[in-house]
Order: sequence, then structure tokens, then C-alpha cells
Amino acid sequence: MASDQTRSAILAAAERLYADRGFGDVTLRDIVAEANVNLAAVNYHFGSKDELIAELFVTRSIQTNRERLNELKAAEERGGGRATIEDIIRALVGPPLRGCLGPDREGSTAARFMIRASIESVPPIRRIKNREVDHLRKFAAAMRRAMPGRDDTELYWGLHFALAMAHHTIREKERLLRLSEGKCDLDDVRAIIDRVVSVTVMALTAGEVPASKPARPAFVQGRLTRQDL
Amino acid sequence: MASDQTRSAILAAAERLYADRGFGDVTLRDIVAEANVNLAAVNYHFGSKDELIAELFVTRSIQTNRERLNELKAAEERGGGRATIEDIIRALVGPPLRGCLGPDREGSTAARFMIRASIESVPPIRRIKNREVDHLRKFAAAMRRAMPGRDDTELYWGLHFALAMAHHTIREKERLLRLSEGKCDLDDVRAIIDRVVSVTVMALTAGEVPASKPARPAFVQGRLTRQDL
DNA sequence: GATAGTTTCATACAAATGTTTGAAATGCAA
DNA sequence: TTGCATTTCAAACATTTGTATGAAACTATC
Repeated sequence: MASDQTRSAILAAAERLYADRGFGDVTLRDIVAEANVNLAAVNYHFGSKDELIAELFVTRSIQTNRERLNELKAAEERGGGRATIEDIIRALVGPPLRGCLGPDREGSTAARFMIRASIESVPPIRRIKNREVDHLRKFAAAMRRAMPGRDDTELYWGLHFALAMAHHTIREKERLLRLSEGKCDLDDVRAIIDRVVSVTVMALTAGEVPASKPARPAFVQGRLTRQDL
Repeated sequence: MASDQTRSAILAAAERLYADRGFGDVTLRDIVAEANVNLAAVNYHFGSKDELIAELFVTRSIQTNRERLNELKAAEERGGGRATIEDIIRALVGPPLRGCLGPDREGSTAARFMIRASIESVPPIRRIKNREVDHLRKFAAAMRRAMPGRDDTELYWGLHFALAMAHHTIREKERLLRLSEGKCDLDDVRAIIDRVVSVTVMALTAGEVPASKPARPAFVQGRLTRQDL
């Protein structure tokens, strides 16, 4: 058998099993049985179990990050070099949400694998996630260009909350479905993205004033009353 | 040695080790060594390793949930039976945020343990978290009373996003610190709670109109422009 | 202080797991 | 075909792990 076929078979089997049963419950023996290859093949082709998991995760991560940067670039070109804050957030949360949610993605192994990786947290995946900060800096920079007057701290909190809502929706979709008794439609990805984007934009622009008065975010000063909105 | 002393020693040692090194890296042998008790003591007093972890987690969970309900009750009494939406969200996110963040909590084993439990995800903890839905329903009910006209779906999304921001801040505080190069102050818990509450209230009240026009949330209809705010 | 119930202890068990090994098979170029 | 490198394979290795056992030590009650 060609070397690459064994490699691919292992990758496919591993992704499927991890997606279905989680990292804790799947052993190398499960994977090689599913892939119909020899036990030693994993260490021969990947070096170790952790490197296999890492390769699975980086592949999907790179995919998401590339989509994010493509969307960001497209938005910047539309705006003549400067994207709107809304489009920046959309480029940030759209790809992972589209990648993990939606009715067509239900059966997608890749989607289920990434949801798993978001819920459980194994060392090789943690290591890769830690490198994500560099990627996020590009979005922070774009946000800074989109909202020049805004305090950096506010931008970071906005970026952070956007990711919070996106990731938490992916990770806790079952619970939200159960809590809302099915009322929250988790298949309408477009609407979810709109929701996350609009809340984030609201948070980022709250308290912002045209130009005269100094920008002083209302929500860090204390409690907020209806009149403030 | 009195029976309870061994039990407590195991609980304390386990919480400390899990807090420091995570669930994946700590074995029963590590725990009993730290607690200076015999290996068999764990199974004698707790039945199994999973039941030990479960007991640790439920203890802290019950604590948080009680604080939440106390705050909710206090807010409802202040408002004559009906709490404001702001106070409800505050009661929801305040306790876990205060429990896990802040300079004084830095050395707290309980805080570090709960952060760990939020990052990693082991079966016994997952089982307990699944029961949390019943607890959250009480807050959904309170929100419904606070915003009678609002569509239920909107309330659930608001509740969901509030938890998203709170939990994600707890779980990713290191990353936010690194991304913002220390600009985001994660020790100022009061300000963080204010932030989460105000963003949530904004999300929940956006598009809401005094009474005449039908409430139609702007952010589910499509992109949001500055004028909409 | 004898007895019954509880707790501790050293040790063994049994199973699972990632990894390694060395030979056999296969592929491929000269 | 020969020879060399790559790949596959069965088997074994070496730990690690949670759990169980049965005797010993301890405690409290009568």
C-alpha cells in the first residue's frame, strides 16, 4: 500500500473516532482497527499519538484561520484598505461558526471534531491554541485601524467577547438547545453570526461619541440604566 | 486518625493538585502522597476516583449556585418581587467571576480548581454540569418576569451570551492578558462584571421599543449600522 | 478490658496503553 | 534480477493506573 494511503486512513479514522467519542475514550488500537492498518503504523507515520492529534487539529485550524484572513482581506479591499468594525468581527467569528454549526454540517466529521476539540482539552491541542494569539493580533490591528480613537483596552475586550460568544455557542449548543427547549435555532448560522456581530459592535461602540466629547464607555463606569441606551 | 481528617486531607490535597497540574496529570498515588494517607483510603472514603472529583466539583458548584440565588432573591426583594434585568444578569455572572478572578483569589486553591474544571473537561464534571440547566431555568424565569413583552428566544440568547462572556473570561484570562499585553485588567473584577452585565443588557434591550411599535430586535434582521444604536 | 465496628495499611491484581523491535513484505531503481 | 530503501506486521515491552484484598491497628461502647 502506498505510504500516503496508510497515513490518510489513520488521519480519517482518528478524526472520526475522536469526533464521535472524544479524546479520552479513543485509543490507538481503536484507531488502527478503524483504519485497518497495523498498530505500529501510527508511530511510524506520526511519531506519537500526540503528534497525530496535533496534525489533525492544525489542519483544521489553519483552514479556519485562512478563511478568517481571506474575509478580512476582502473586507479591507471593499473599504479601500480599511474594513468596518462590523466586517472585521464578522471575519473573525464567521468561519468557526459556519465550520461548526448548521444543518449541513451536522454529519461533517471535521465539524464534530472541532467541537470536540473545543470541549475537551488535551495537551497537544492546548499547545497549538496558545500560538493563536499571533493570529488574533492581526484582527486587533484591523480593529485599531477601524476605530482609531478608541482605547486599545476596549478593542481587546470587544475581540475577547466576540470569541467568547462564538466559541461558547459552539461548545454549549446542546445545553442552549435544551435550556431553550428548542426555541433557539442553532441551524440558522447566518442569524447566529449576525447576533454575535451586532452584540459585539454594540459593545465596542457603546459610549462612543461623534468626536467632540471624550469617548467614555458607559459600561465601565458602573451600572447602566435604560436611559443610557 | 479520625475518619474525617483523612477524608478532608484527601479532598484538600486533591483540589490543590488538580488546581496546579490539571486532571490529566494527577494520579491517585500523587494525591495520597500529598495527603500523607494510604492509597486505599481514596476508595474507602469516596468509592472511586471519579466520585472524589465529583464531590470536589459539586461542593464548589453548590457554593456558586447558592450565591447566585441569594443575589437574585435579594434583587427581587429590593424590587418588590421583580428584579431588574440588570440585577438578574449580575446575580448570574457575579458569583463565578468573583469566585475565579481577582488578585486576592490568585492564591485560592478553590479558584484555581474551578478554572481548571472550566478548561479541562472530565466525565464526572461533565455529568454534573449537565444538571446545571435546571438551575439556569430559574434565571430565565426571572428574566421573563423582568421583560414580559420580550420573546423567549431573545431571553435565552441573552442568558447564553452572559454566561459565554463570564466563562470565557475565566477560562481564557491568560490569553486575554497576553493578547492585550497586560492592558486588560483582570484583577478588577468589579469592572469586569459591569462590562459583562452592560453588554448583556444592551443585547437584551436592543431594538426594544417603549410599547407602541412591536419589539423587533435589530440584530437578528441583518447587519447593523451605527445609526441603529 | 473484651467486643464489635471502623479505619488504615502494604501489597497484589488486572487491565489498558503508548511505544519499540526486528523480521518480513513491498516498491523501485540500476 | 539484484540491491537498497521504505513500509507493514505480529509480538512483546514497560509502565501506569484505578481498584480490591485481607490482615492489622485503632476507637468507642458496654
